[in-house]
Amino acid sequence: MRAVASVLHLDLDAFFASVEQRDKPSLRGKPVVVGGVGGRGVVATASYEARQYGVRSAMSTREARARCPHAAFLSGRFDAYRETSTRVMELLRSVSPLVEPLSLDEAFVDLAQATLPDLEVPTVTAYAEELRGRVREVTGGLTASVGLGTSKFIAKVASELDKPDGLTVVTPGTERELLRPMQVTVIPGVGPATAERLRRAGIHTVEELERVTEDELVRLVGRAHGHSLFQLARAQDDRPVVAERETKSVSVEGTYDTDLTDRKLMEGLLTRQALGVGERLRKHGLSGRTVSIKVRLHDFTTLSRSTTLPSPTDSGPVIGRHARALLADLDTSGGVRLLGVGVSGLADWVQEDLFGEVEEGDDVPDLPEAPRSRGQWAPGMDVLHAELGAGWVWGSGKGVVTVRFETADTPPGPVRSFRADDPALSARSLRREED
DNA sequence: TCTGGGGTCCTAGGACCC
DNA sequence: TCTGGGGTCCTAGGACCC
Repeated sequence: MRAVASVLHLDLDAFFASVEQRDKPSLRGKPVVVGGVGGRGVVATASYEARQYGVRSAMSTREARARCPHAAFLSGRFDAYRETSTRVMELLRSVSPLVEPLSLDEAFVDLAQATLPDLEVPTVTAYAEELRGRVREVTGGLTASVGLGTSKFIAKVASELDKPDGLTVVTPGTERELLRPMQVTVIPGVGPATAERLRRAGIHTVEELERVTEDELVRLVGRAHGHSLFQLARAQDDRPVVAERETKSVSVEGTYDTDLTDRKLMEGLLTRQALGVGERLRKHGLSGRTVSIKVRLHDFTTLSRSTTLPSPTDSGPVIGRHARALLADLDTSGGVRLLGVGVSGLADWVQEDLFGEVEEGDDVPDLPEAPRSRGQWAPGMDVLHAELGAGWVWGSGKGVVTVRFETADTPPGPVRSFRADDPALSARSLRREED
């Protein structure tokens, strides 16, 4: 926690719905609901007009329709949202290099990295007010709520206090008295499950939470969570504003209007999702070793299965093959409402395509070193990677390629070496070997 | 006919290594 | 005859966030 209120949190008001109202004048002043419009959709954003009827984010679209039948229900135009968001983030980055986007419509800005004469309350207040005006300009009239405080936690709480189109600065030193009367759910990380546990322990407000020892909190909600709860209850928050965050996983999932029972259809859907995951991995120059599937059954129980490959992949067909194999082990006879595929354990080097690189007579291309993972690599081999159909190529020194087939279905085969110009070393012949 | 999609982080147990 | 301890990796599930 800082001595000055130099952390800014900005939140675009009812963002998706506001973009729709901006672009379609006929929607202005009217209830607008953006979200899933199918039978199992939920509300992503409701305009303030729709909120008057009790429509809320995460509510099922069915219920939203019941509460506000005359609202405009829209499935959303994410390209437009992304474009508007980019303009806002660029504006923020022109203010301070330290901008941490939390989503399309929210970001932290570290004003300690901005060029301000000082960080006293009157100065940052005037600056934030000016910034809100500039947001309105670059977005074509969208409003933002802004909070300023001595930490991320306080800035975020502050931005909630005067919504929409408001600005709140929490004066340094007044944080704890601000928090004390609030419900524990104001603390990030306290959702329904944690709130219920605390409630059963007689803890409803931050003030009550403050009186609980750290050991007791750890007993109630676990080590990491208990520790952070203890700190945040006292407004102790030293989390820095972080501009760049590495992607940890990439996934695609879908909920279907009617439960799926046909395995062939499920496999086809998983395959299509896997191709989407591969495409996005390649677009971002990523590849990953762990392929996961997610299956939500008719009764909403959610299963996940994963497998870790010896080497990273960004190939849709490979991801799809592993995804289908993972599905094969699950009983889906009762029907499936959601299927998903993801890849995690991401490496930030770009997967080379050995098929595309190695032609007859070509030298083995220099490939980047794979991330080492102890115990994964055959001893004595130079480490590399390159995915090959259903198996893997392990490369060694220049001019020689070492191949070992190892798939989800078969135990590791023998290690075999080929000269780089060996005609056997073509995509097709290697595929035959695999068979 | 309740309950999205894309993420992050944590926990807990077992395998395995030293 | 009794039975380490720490560290890392992997898997499955759950809570949470926007």
